[in-house]
Amino acid sequence: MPTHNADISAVFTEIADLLDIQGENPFRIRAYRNAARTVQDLGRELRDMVEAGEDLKKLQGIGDDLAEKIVELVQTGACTALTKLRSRFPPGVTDLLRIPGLGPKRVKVLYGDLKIESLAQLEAAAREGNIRDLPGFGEKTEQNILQAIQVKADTGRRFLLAHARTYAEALTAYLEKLPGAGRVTVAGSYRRGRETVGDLDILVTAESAGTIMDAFVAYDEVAQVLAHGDTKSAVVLRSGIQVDLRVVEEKSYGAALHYFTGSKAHNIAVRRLGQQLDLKVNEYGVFRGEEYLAGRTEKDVYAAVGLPFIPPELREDAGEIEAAREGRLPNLVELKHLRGDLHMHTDASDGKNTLREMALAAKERGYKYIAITDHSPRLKMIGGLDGRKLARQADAIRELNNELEGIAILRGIEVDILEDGALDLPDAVLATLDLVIGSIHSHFRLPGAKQTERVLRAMDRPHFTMLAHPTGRLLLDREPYELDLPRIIRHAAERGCFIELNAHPLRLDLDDTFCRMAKEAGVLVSINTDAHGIPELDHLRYGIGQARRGWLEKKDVLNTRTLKQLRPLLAKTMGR
DNA sequence: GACGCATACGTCACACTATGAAAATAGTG
Repeated sequence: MPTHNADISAVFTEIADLLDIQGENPFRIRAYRNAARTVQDLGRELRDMVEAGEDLKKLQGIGDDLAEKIVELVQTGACTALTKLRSRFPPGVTDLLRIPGLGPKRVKVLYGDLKIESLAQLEAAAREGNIRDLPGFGEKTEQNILQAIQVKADTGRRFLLAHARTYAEALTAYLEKLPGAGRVTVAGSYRRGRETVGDLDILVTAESAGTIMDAFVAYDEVAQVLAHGDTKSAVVLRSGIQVDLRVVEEKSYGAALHYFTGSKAHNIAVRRLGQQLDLKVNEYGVFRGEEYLAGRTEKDVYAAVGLPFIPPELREDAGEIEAAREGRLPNLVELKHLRGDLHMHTDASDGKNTLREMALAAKERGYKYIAITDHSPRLKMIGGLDGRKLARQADAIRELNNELEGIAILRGIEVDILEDGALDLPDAVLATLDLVIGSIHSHFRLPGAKQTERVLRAMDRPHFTMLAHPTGRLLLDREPYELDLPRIIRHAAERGCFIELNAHPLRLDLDDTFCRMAKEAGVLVSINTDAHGIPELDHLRYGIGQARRGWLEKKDVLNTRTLKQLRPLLAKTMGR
């Protein structure tokens, strides 16, 4: 079993949790949590770095000790330090930390005084009323624990951004209608455009918070009220999503929006900048001593600490503060920059709409061009297109192009990359097209080296325009397949082909890290919907959000090009 | 435990609030 970064990150997190319960030095605990984050966001497999003999200590937050632990994990799959630490605790103890309201201190008491080692034992003890008399607990806490165990299956999970949007829009519409409510804004990871969100953070401006708060907790989708205070409240909706609400005055709107949008790491970095200037940055404004300096808009808040406005999608403390300070923030790509969509299906394979319907719908959305890219024969169940059917489709496209004004239809294919890296149609057939999209739809579980070779070989075929949904992941559902994506990106740069950012909200494949990597390697990214029906054409907005998180600018995105600019770029990948 | 530098040792990621216990703990971006 190869050790992935996610495994290493999980080990560091578990060590941190156990040290926390043990009451260790908080800075030592933080060092493990920092390292867990670094590893998680790395973008390349640590085991490859170890294999290549690279120096792990150059990574942020990894020193002698943690480098050694990583090497051990890669080579043996185990970590003796964790094993040793685990032996001092019963196995289920870290599960207790996942219960809202239970932190390290209380878990330590539960474990120390009542020998509670699992959620099952916790529930039993709570039912018998044994918890209320422990120091730091009470009757109310005991009830909350019971309730939390009941709803645990539903809460704490993450939601697709598109899924969360339906809840967010309904709730904001409700809040906007309340008397006294001013602006209503969804902040948090939702505003930053994360692929998935854990909760909704909503900000409302109002002179008086009380009525807003009362109406919020009375919203008819509320299943549970977690907190109901003067400036902040929190509920869980029936869908299981948690919603936090804060009410502030207009003069604090910008500061609160900044605070509530996060990320946490970004906020800390900004507040630190403030400290250096002898300023205090909080959700009410920017202050020097007691004196209010700024806070009405986010722009004002940034200006007070000497920065230009930073778009929400960049706020991850991933270099944006430095870039802002040095005046080299990217000018992020926007939806209006996109001129077309280069990946979609029709009813010739598994799409729901006809060629004509897709073309008209695209024209309606203002696109100047689309590519029709149905599946290749390998996908038999859905009737993939062979050479004969492709030729027939080409005729239909030619006719439609003659008929329709203002939109150009390009002839393409989404061709399967076979297990050995061959493409699922002969070169002679592919040569007749305007573009060739290659993708993997089988043999997901090949070992990483083989999977990578498979893709590299496909890219080297004479007709290959772009790699679609490069990692095959389905958010919250299917892990990416094993693939050395940095290597594939480098290869794409050499080969002169492109990489897709699949805009489907369930895929959003590439992720932000790899978008940045592609940009740095000079590989153009194509933001495509992969639509199988007209409504899915609107998914481009999610693709744009992801591209922005990946620091992409207009120039980094293939389908911001005009048709005239695009044609030669495509032709080159087709060996013309 | 990492980091930076006086290579030994002090510093390290902010600022705020709700809850429910009786001062602290947990949780938020």
